[in-house]
Amino acid sequence: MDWTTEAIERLKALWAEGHSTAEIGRRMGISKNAVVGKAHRLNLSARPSPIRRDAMPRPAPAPRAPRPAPVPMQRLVQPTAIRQAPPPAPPPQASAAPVVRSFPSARPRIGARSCCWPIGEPGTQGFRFCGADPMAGKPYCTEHAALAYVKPRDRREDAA
DNA sequence: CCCTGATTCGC
DNA sequence: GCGAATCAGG
Repeated sequence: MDWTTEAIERLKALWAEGHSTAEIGRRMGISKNAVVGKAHRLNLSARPSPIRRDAMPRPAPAPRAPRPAPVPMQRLVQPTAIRQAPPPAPPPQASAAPVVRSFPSARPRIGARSCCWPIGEPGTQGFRFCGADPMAGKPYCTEHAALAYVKPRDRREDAA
């Protein structure tokens, strides 16, 4: 691109009209990179940028905890809080029961509420829910409720 | 995936 | 100085 005075003036004009860099580039037959590059060099860049590179040096590294296995609600539920707060919502699959449907023989009264502790890998063959009689007012049977409701201090180390 | 503008860096 | 490549947010 030969940045003649006219070209620069046209760039400034289009820029002032509020066109996007890509649009200006289209009108002038150049790339938007050329436009934004030149605009930046001309110090006429002052348009609302979608991003900001300066602020927030390192906010959240987004801790990727690879945990494909089903880990049912075994946190944040304090023994004293269980009374007041409703039990953790069961996995939506429990009520929808598309998976369990393929196990008619192993289905113990889905509609009538049963232990929804996942058994196996969700989405894979053989996955099912426990299905045993749940504890009163809880989505899990006694066995799995013991696993689900863990005191916070018992699991403090895997918090971070 | 599309859009946006900003920055980098080899030329 | 230039702008493609790349980045980064919507």
